[in-house]
Amino acid sequence: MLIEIDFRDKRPLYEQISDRLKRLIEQGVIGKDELLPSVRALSMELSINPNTIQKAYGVLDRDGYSYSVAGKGSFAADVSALLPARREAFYHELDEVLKRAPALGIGVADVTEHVRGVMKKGEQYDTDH
Amino acid sequence: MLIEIDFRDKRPLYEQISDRLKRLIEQGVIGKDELLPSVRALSMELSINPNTIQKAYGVLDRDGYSYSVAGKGSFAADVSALLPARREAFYHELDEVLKRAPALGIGVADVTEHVRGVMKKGEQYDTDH
DNA sequence: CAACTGTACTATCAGACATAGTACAGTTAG
DNA sequence: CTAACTGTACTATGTCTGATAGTACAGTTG
Repeated sequence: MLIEIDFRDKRPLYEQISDRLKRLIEQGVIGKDELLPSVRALSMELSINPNTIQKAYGVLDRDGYSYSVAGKGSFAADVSALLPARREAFYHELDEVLKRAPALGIGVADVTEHVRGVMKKGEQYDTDH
Repeated sequence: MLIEIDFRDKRPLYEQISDRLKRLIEQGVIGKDELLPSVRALSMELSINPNTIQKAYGVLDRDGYSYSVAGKGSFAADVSALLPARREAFYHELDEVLKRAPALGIGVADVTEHVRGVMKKGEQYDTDH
């Protein structure tokens, strides 16, 4: 349900799974200290080898998105500490995309207009940063 | 000179080479119908196997960035026909990045301001699209 | 105790990437 | 015509990553 595998995606399964879980934790769908599905349960649900799930969970732990306790399970970590780094990564990715604009004849006005068109929701109180 | 390999990059060599050449052709550094370096010459210059260069050139041909003639060489194609598709791909990639903004507390104003800060050059005559 | 949890191995298979070597057909300058 | 270039097409090999399979062990919990 929460996790779905796209077999058309060329990325490795463990990366798809870890990325999907990262976003669920970032967005608060999985709250702080909430129990994640067990390695074996998720491997059953997705029909994927447990080792592959374990690898994905290892990435989550390593990147600070979860903490695991043998015998208990894996839990969502407090991601507020990761916010500055994630914002920096966001602007870096944004810059990489914007680099291509000039060669396409796309200007500042085009981009800003497009941005306003896409990001129009949930902006009642979030405009002050 | 025009092409450089970054061995820290995890992407395959042939992809680095084809991407680099695509941008050179996109930006007009290599003009329409201009002769690209030969497979063997480029393999010597970069100290890379000719088969790897051939694979990169195959990608260029397949994606419409070049056309090759046995005995003569590979030439830059007319990329103007690719412009609409490239613009569409640009906005698609942009949207993918922007999706993450709300979860980071980054609003429209933040993004547009950042965009203006980054894309300030060459905007004297390109603002009308 | 039984059934769960994460974790750590080894082994195997498949595919992608890169290299090496050879070969062939078309083009061009001499 | 010949020699030297061009792209192209193979086969073979080695390496690495991703994924699977199976087993095992330690900690937690009802």
